[in-house]
Amino acid sequence: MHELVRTVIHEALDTLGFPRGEFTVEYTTHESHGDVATNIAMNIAKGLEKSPREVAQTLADAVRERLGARAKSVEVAGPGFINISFSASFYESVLEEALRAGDAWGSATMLSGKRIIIEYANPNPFKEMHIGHLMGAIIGESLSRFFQNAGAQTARDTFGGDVGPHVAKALFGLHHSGISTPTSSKEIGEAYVYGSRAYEDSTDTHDEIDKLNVALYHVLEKHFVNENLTQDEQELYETWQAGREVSMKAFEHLYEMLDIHFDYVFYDSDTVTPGLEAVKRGLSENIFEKSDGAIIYRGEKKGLHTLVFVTSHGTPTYETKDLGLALIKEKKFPSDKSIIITANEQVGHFNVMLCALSEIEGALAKKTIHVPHGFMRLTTGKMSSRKGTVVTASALIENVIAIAKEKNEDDEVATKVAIGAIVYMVLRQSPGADIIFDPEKSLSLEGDSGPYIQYALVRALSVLRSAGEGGRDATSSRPQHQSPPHPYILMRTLAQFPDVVAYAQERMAPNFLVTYLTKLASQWNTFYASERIIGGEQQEQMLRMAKLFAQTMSNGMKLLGVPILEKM
RNA sequence: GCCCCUGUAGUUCAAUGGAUAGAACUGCGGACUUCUAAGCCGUUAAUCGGGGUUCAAUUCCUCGCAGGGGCACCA
Repeated sequence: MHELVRTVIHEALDTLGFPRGEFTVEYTTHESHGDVATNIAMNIAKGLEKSPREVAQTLADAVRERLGARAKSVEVAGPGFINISFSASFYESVLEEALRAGDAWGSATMLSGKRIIIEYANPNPFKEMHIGHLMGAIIGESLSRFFQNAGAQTARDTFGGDVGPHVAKALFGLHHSGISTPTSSKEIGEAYVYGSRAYEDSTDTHDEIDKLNVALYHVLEKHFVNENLTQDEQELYETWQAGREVSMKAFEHLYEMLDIHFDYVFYDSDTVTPGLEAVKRGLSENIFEKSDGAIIYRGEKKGLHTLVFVTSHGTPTYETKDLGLALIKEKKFPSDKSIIITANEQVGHFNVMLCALSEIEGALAKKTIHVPHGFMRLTTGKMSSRKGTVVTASALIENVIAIAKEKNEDDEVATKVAIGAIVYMVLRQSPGADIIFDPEKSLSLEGDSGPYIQYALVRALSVLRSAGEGGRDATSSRPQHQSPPHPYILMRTLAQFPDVVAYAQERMAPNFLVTYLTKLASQWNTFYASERIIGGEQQEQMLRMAKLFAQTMSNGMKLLGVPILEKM
């Protein structure tokens, strides 16, 4: 519809000899302002040396003529808005198309032919996945779905730090507890906490962990080139491998619950070699320089931070690994766009990394975008793995499942409700903003929430089910509204769906779809409460609305990753 | 100290430079007892402060104030 209005306005401007200025077409918030409104007249009036209302009037006439029967009214209002209302027959035709499209209703082609690789979640093996990763996972998955829906060929990848100080700490802890083959993420988590404390408590253990860190890099490098390992090295390697496996298994379980399926899983250990090579090359080209035995990138010359890429121990830092990762990803999945989603605390690092990359591989840096999201902040203070105040992803999910069970004992229902509630909580606000999360109050399962939209859909599906079962029972004596306004309001909102999806995708902001679906659900609930569907006077039309609503809602929920339920 | 982000009802969040700033929670009041009450209807309540740009600013610029994050060998 959006596109239709734009086209018609452009045509009208051309025939009237008006310039094609910038303008918006927006869905109105007040019914008195029509269905859509545009500000074109106000934008071009100055250049034409006419009053905005005068321009609007001329334009409105031309637009009305072009829209013909599709328009109910085209009016000039306020300072010079042109308000357009569509006719019921036009909505009918849009919705006819929607029903025909089915699951494809809302899909688009604006990204067809494009290849997009998108990195998200990024929990680190040897640590637990916490609610911050969960937030990234949810946002990343939804954005991937939006890109796919717009026709792009997408690849999902996640990147985990399986080497580095945090791993050394965990390995140190495991060694201390005499565990050579860890079997649960709990064991590893405890080992990590132990190692972290040891790292800070004494210089001896500090040095020992540092040595372990270097040793692990060394072992992995040897393994990478198929060199024989010593007995000790072999043991270290095996413990490391078992630990990584256990962590990844736990992550996969969570991804499964969220219906996330990665095409690629990259590890730090994969990126070390290509990363170090790139930095070495860059060093000879004076992109990097040596300082205090470390290799650094002088970000300050570009107004950024100066950061270490290779430590004086010769081990690569996160920056180098990310550099290597960028090169690997491009090799595995040559793309038109590479998107990396992380929490916003990493903005500084990515600015530096991308700046360095632009000097090494300009084209690659240009198409790489870092999309930061906000923090999951606790009302009880900052999460700290040392203090044991980290809220893990699985703990959160279990918690919400328990609350959902108070209403419905069924495991599957409770799980889907919980996932829906969490996904909704994350996606309902603009992606850059922090989420203030109160672990005590947990999160809402009513009102503006995941279950609210799930429930609305459940009711619609239930109605459709009963209707399908030949449920044309007794005709109701219930009085009908004289001219029911609800179907029309619902119809109007339903027709906006593709535009909302496109808008959210362009801005990489699923919250626009969340807001829309919530409004849609609310209108459906109002409709449901006030209209008799089965057995009503206009059963056919009402059932059609139910079907359309169900189709639109489920298409939308799929884009967000909110699970669809048949019953609840 | 330097850099980045954020300040909207009591609370948690929306809003494409546009018209009357939109929800939810909480509070209070209500309806139906018929397709699922995790629902429906009603009601009170907000743009941090000062300047500026604009026909029009919650939105852009600037100066404050407040909060969060980042600033060399962590990821």
